[in-house]
Parts: sequence; C-alpha cells; structure tokens
Amino acid sequence: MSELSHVHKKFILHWGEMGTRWGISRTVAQIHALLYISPEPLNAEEITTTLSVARSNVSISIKELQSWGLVKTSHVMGDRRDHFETMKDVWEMFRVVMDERKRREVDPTIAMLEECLEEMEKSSDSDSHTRERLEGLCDFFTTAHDWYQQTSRLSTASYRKLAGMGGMVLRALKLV
Amino acid sequence: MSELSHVHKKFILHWGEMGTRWGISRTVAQIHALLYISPEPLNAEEITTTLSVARSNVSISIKELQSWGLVKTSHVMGDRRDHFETMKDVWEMFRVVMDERKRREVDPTIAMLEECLEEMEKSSDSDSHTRERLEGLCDFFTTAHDWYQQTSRLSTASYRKLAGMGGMVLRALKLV
DNA sequence: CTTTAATTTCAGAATATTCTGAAATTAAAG
DNA sequence: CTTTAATTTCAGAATATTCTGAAATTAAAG
Repeated sequence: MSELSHVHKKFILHWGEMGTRWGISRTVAQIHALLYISPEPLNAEEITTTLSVARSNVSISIKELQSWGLVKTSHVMGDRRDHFETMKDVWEMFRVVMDERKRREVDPTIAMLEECLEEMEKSSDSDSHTRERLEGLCDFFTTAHDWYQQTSRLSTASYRKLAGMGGMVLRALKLV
Repeated sequence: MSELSHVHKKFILHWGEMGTRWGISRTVAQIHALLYISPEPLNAEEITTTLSVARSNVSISIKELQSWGLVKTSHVMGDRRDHFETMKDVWEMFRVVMDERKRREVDPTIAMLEECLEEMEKSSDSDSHTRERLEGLCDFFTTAHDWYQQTSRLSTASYRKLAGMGGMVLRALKLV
C-alpha cells in the first residue's frame, strides 16, 4: 500500500469529500477509505506518509474512527507498533455507522422531544399547534427507531434478500 | 410566533445543533425548526427578530432551504413581502431530505465507483483486492438505491403500515 | 535503570465556515 | 418617473474546525 494508484487516490479523495458533507473531517474519512482498500492492516507511520498528513493528525483521527467502532487494532509478530484495519463488509460497516448515529443523535432528539411534551403537559400549556408538531416528530422518530431495532440485527445476507424482494413485499402487503 | 416559549427555544436550539452534526449550518436548521412549529407562514423580518440573526443571513439560509425543497413561499393579501412555510408532514419532510442527499451524495458516489471500476478494467489492472473492495461498495450503494426507489414514493400511511408490520414481514420472509 | 521507538497531548497556525452590516439592486406604490 | 420598502450581494469580521510540529509521555528493548 506504499504507492497509491490513480484509482486509489480518486477513491480516497472522493470519500474524504463525502465525509465533510456528513460532519466528518476529511482526514478521518480518508484514513477510513485507505484502510478499507488496504489488503493488510497499516501502522500509523504508513498512513502518515501515504496520505501526507501530520503524524498527530493520524493519531487523533484513528481515535475518532475507533470511537465509531470502525477501526480495530491488530498486531504483527515482532513489531511493537499498532496496526489498524477496518471491516470489509460494507453492510456491516453501515450498520455500525447507523447504530452510532442513532445513539448520538436520534436518541437525544427523542429524549428532547419527550421532555418538551412533558413540560407542556405539566404547565398545562394550551398551545395545541406546537404540541401537535412536536408529537408528529416524536412519533416519526420512535417509529423509525422501532423499525430499525427490528431490522438492524439482520445478517448481510438477509438484507440482500429483503432488498431483492422489495417490490414483491410491497405488493403482497397491498401498499402499492 | 413573535414570542418564543421556553419549549420553542429548547426545540429550535436542539434542532440547530443537530443540523451542525449533519453538515447543515446552525441558522439554516434553526429557521427550519422555527417554520416547522410556526402556525402560520413567517416573513424574513419576523425570522430575523425571533432568532436574532442578521437579515442577510436569513436571506441566504432561506435560499438554502429552498434548494433542499423544504421551504415554500406564500403570500398574504395586501402584503408585498414573501412569507415562508415548511411542510408539516414529517414523513414527507424526511423523504425530501433523503431524495436530495441521494441526488447530491449517493448518485455521485455510485458514478465515481463505476468510473474507478471501468478504469481498472480498461488498464487491465491486476489489483483484484482493490476491485473487490470497490465492487462491494458499489454493490451496496446500488442495492440501497434500488430499494429506496421502490419504497420512496409510498404514502405516509403506507410507511406507517410497513413499519408497524416490520416484525411480521421479516418472519414471513424467514429472515428471522 | 537507560536508551530508544512509538504515541499522545496540546498550543497555536492554517483553513474553512458562518455571519454581519453596508451598499447595491429589485420591485411595488404612488 | 420618484419614492420607499424589501431583498440580495458581498467584503470582510467573527467563529469554528482542522491540522501541524514540538514537547511530553508511555512503554518496549536491552
């Protein structure tokens, strides 16, 4: 992985840009892309030289990826440096990201909405319009949350199966 | 809507913070939150004073929300100012956001991956590991894309029905 | 314990983003 | 056409984020 091909560069740069659109720093996304296409785990030094970023930046970014559960440490015999690798199963990868975003953003939002509704209840707030709006959002998030709970533990194979049967399922349920 | 209650503020501030986690500026998300809970369309001046931001910031942020298809203009008899409102159906709202993110991020990513694979094909690149990784991603995105195409046009009512039947559907398909 | 390799921390530089306020433009009213 | 209200543009200020490089820390090797 010491030399990046044109395709490697194209992929890593694109992934980095996409990261910035979703609130993830460029370097974090680039390191993830690099580890994803690397045939073997890489140590920090290799990442530093391959991506031309500061060593400390790699250190912090790896920590960030680990906090998302996307990068694991592995070791090479006779080498004391940590080596890093990411999962290769894309479905699993997105499940991990979804889980974490749910935990960091959806759950707190549901909690906030419930608090708001409770406060309105307690103070006998007569603003029924606001209550309806907040209930609409709360309802959406909790339904999405429930659906996610039911499907998120499916195997990659089951997902593919479900996706492949999409149209059929919808017709069977008389939704189309 | 001239006076924000404690609950209004709590909701708008939270929504603003969530926006920043998803690559949307605070003001844009706050304006969206404000319009969402407002019983009637608001003009730019009202938004400016309610949120305490610069008039020009409101102008630019509204343009941004319009580009996402989240805000529409309406008019009040005898008032030449534009008034703005957002959809109240949360399911519809998220569908609109998903559509737009697909168009802006997923479609270009699929295109990039296909270009990469084509380039490798043409130059008879023997790097089978990289090809497998890129194919894995491409496969994931196109499958997700197809599934989304099939379900995104469902009505809000159908979504709820599907979500409610989640467990049953999975059992019927022998996925659980 | 000493030496050396590896990693982490962190202050501040570099950069990117967001926001403001003045000026310019647009367009309705008279 | 003139006046006035409303909106938009845009340069640069304010702020937030990302990144670097030096110093400090950790920990393995000898």
